[in-house]
Amino acid sequence: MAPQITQKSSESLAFLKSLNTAQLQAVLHEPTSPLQILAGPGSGKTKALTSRIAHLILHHSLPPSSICAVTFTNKAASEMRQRLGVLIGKQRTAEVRMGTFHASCALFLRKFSKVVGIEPNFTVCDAEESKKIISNLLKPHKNFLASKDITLKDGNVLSQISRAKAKGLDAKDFIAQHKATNEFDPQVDIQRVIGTVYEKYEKALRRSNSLDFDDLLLFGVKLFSEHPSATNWCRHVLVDEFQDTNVTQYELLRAIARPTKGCVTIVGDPDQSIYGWRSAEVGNLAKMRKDFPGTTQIFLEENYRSTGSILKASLAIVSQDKTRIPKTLLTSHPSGTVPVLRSFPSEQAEANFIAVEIKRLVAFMGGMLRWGDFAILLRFSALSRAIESALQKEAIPCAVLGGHKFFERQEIKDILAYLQLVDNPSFVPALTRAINVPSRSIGEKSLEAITERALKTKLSSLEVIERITDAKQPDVKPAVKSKLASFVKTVRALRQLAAKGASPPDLIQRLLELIGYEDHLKKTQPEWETRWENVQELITFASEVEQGVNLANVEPEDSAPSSDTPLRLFLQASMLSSEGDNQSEEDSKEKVTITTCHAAKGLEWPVVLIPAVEQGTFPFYRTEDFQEERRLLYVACTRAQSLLYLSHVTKRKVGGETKTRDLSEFVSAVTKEDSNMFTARVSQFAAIERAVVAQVLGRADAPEAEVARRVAEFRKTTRYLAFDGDETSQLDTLSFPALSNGMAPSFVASSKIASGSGGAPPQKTVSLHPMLLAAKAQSPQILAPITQNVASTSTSTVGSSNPSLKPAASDPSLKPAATIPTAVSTGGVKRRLGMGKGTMGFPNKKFKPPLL
DNA sequence: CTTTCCAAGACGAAA
DNA sequence: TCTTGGAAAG
Repeated sequence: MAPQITQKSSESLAFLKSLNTAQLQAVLHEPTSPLQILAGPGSGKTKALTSRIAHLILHHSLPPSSICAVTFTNKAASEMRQRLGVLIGKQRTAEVRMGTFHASCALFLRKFSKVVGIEPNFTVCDAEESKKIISNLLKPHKNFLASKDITLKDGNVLSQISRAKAKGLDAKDFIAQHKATNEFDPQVDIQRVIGTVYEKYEKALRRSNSLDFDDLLLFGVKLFSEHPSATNWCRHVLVDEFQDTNVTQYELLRAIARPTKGCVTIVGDPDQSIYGWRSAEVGNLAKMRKDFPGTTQIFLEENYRSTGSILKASLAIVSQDKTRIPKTLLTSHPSGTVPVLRSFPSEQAEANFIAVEIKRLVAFMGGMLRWGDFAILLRFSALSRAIESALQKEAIPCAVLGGHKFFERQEIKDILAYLQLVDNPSFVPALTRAINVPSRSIGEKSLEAITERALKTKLSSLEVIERITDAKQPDVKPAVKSKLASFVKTVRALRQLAAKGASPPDLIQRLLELIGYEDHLKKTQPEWETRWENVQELITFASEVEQGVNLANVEPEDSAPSSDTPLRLFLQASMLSSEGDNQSEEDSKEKVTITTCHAAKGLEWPVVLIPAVEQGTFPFYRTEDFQEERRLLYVACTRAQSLLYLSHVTKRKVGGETKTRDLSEFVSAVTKEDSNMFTARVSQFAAIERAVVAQVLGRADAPEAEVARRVAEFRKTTRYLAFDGDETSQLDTLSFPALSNGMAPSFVASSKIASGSGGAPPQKTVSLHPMLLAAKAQSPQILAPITQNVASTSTSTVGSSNPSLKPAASDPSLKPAATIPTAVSTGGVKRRLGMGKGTMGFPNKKFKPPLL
């Protein structure tokens, strides 16, 4: 493969010009010396990574196929692929070995399966199937555990086994590690049971010719370390989100990187490590520096994503962690609108606020923002209920990511089970599922009898079934032969088709006919229409995989013939992809995103709203790592580009009973120190503020007339009091036309204001002219830093060490409205900008903010 | 032996 | 809201 790389490098390296100093340094860093890029949120790490790859190829003449880039999600991989394509072209990009840890391992394991003692047609066993296996293995221990008064859930056992695997401990290691020290400790019994189950679980997987997610990595390590020639192609390894790697993944990196002799580049940010619960080891950063002598660290500290005030608040949250290594982030943007923090009496009130506020923002931004610009980030998906219905009530389209994932839906798994069985007859979980779809009246007992026979005859369960229906073997106790005729017929028909090379979409179509799946859904599922649509969606997915540039490119040196059939590729893609990966782009632009904070990592939105920022939820009450919860909130906050909203409720229904809730200590600790970090007051978005939003997003500001039109429309159509009876919400106050008409001060009657700490006195009466309120609560923080930026450098520091923002913050006249006595001087505001008259206390329209 | 139906209980984050 | 488990019906 002669790389035709020697071209006008001056032209192809033009992309270097768009990098900042630190990024450039990272890109140009000597390829042979190990590199850690420590990149804060929004600091252009993907840009640095892709540029480095491009530079390795264009300048250092590395063949694209000698570069291995690993990410955690398919989404991250495809984004990287897309951006690299811009730099070096689609052709060469396709040759770069890019993918998730799991997919990359699977790729090689298919080729070298025999080396590690598995068959090339192994099936990836997902968590749900693993859980079922474990649940079965746990049954014999039920009585014993019950006698000791211990309840052991299958999920718990699975996660403990998974943790062991993530650390590279096999069943023997696990048992040895939990050798009894105290015979009377119930923990000993538990660990002993888990140890046995672990052993049996492994055996079950091997018998099923199957690897679970952890196995993909473990067998990958095994392959690469025992068969180093499998990595001969490798000249450089790059790892994204390194702070979330576990021990096994780190070993994998080391194994793959062996032939490169230290040509390793990783990108990470300890502040964004949020996967400790699935065994991520931040310590891998230090470990790498030890294992790869001479590792250089480069820090990307300039944030291009968020406004100054969002960054400032986010940093204030994360830096409460005293064990954290202090770091700063610089913003290239103006301070912008102060993040909003609000309190509500109920989930419904909170959800309503979010819905109406989204509508209001769309109106006040004159159409500059669309539904797709909003994200609601949740601590866990169950919180979406109230929010979804509130959005629905306001006719706001939304897409809930996470929650029940596409490939975990039963209708999808039904179909996949048949296909898995066709590809891998030994895969028991698929058999168990498919055998009763549609119902063939095969129960637990019958299956048990079949399994028993299979074990005795050393055949797979499926073979036993086939032999019974062929009358080559006697029937089992609960007669099964007649019941399974149609099942065997179906599997055989598909097997034949697949052998002839039928495409996955065709196979699915045929399967649906053979088992009459549509009718089956109609009969058994109340929501059969949606489910049937999902099946169609699966066919679409299958055809996409089929055409999809087969990224699994040829293996030039290692002549192992690829055993990948189209069916196998499709099945693997199904098991290793997640929901977000295949949802269409246009679709998501028109919908508000609702997702978990975890799933939001690596993404950004113009407006981010985070509800339920409460004790018990955030930090989650059962968390094992308190600081990780804090970092999670930091990650969530730093997804926001222009506007950030945090909210919490004082009462939440948990399992039937209503419990009182306090504001999250992560936030109350911040507001206690600096009450201006957040405001309870939603912004009116005068021209200058809108301009900042436009600037940060790199969009054209909306025409004033359009804004006016939409705002008027919004006021006409939205009933503010949908909120909450007595609480004349501040939103109402600010949005009412009365405000701009200069209504009497008494208009602002009483408002509950969620500033300060969570347990603050809930109500204060404010009697202040709304105009002053609006101006005071907003402009200083918005405007002061802008003038500051102009005066000083083009970049303002937002770290806690930064004194430049302090004066504004400590200005007594700038305290939140609720705590201010009646008489207030507006001098501070006027001095800075000169207020236009009659424009709500904001500068007149002609004023152009000094943008950077 | 299997299926169906109904009440009670739960509810963390993911490849 | 969805899952789970037990009891009765098929």
